[in-house]
Amino acid sequence: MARTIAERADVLPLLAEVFRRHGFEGASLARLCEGSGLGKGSLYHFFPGGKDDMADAVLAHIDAWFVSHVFAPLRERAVARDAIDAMFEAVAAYFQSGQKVCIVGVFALGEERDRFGARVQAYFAEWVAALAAALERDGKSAQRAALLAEDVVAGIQGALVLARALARPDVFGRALEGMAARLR
Amino acid sequence: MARTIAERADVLPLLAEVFRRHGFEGASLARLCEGSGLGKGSLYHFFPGGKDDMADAVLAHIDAWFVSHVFAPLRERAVARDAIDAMFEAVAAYFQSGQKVCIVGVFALGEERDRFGARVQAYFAEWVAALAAALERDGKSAQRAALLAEDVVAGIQGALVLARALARPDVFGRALEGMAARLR
DNA sequence: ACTTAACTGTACCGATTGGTAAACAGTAAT
DNA sequence: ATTACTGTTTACCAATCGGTACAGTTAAGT
Repeated sequence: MARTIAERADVLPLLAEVFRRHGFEGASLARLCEGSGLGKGSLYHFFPGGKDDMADAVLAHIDAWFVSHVFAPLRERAVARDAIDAMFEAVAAYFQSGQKVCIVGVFALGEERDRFGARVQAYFAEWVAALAAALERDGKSAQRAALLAEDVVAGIQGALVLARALARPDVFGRALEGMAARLR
Repeated sequence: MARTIAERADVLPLLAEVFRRHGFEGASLARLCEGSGLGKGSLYHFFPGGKDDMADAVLAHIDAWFVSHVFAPLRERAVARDAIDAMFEAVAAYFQSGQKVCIVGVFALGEERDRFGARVQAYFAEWVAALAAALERDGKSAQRAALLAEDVVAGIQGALVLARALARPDVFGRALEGMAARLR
């Protein structure tokens, strides 16, 4: 029998794509197998906990990406202004200018929030907190920074929903520009 | 056997609740039966097209509510300012101050967009257009009104996502206030 | 009282669901 | 050459999926 030398980390982006497109309930094992190119056996070899395990690993993987590419820079970069601009760029790239939807957002809306609620909550709470910290370093008052941060994180999620609903990805880019302007 | 004198219209809100909580894929017939209190037979009597038929009817029902309570007032009410304020109030009431999520938004994110894409798109396009019209009547330029309308409709959806993700419904109310202020 | 049509419960269908078990193949260290 | 470990395939499981068929029940019209 063939050996494809697959690693857990290699499979995660493929699984993520299936969860993003179909949500948790809609992501059947059949689709997950098809999307990852792996059989059920292999999938359960990597993720003994089944679907829940896969979804959890995908969420953790996404969270890790955002931590290193968005949250940490927001907190640590010397010039807060640059970190914020970089955030918008990273977000635009990650969501492919509004063509791809946020898995964490999808999970937040569904009832799977019960199973993954902690992960979902941590992701968004961390994002808001990191952005608020950057805004404070940029001169805003603590209160105003917190409000603006909530406003922008929500705005990004909403822009993804609207862009996808209208099938007009450009809506997303325009919304990002508006929000960036609001922070100046 | 009992006759519960159920009417199609009576069942729609109950079905809507199931779709809202579980999404389209997660809303199994068993759950729809349980949520509506009807057996499969009755459900298929009212909705011969099955799940698709139910979801379509639910979306149409929601759209009709928004047309009469939100979109039409935005377009027709004499004082545009009042219509906009009324919109925020109606939205806050409809989504129970952020405790309930937008079914149309949920459908927009899932792959069921293929089946219900037209309905979803019409709903959001109508909302944006109606709000933009009100903003124009309120003195904004056509271009600025269109931008602001997109911004607010997206903002509402995003606020629902964030409020639910953080399990902090108050985030929704605060976001609504912020948007209302931005329109003044 | 009798018919008619609207409604409802139950049993059933094939297909698919998430998940398990075991046989098997390749690699690497002993 | 043996062993042990990591992947992979395949077959299989009970439960549930969406959907159908139909006999039974009931309210309304006459």
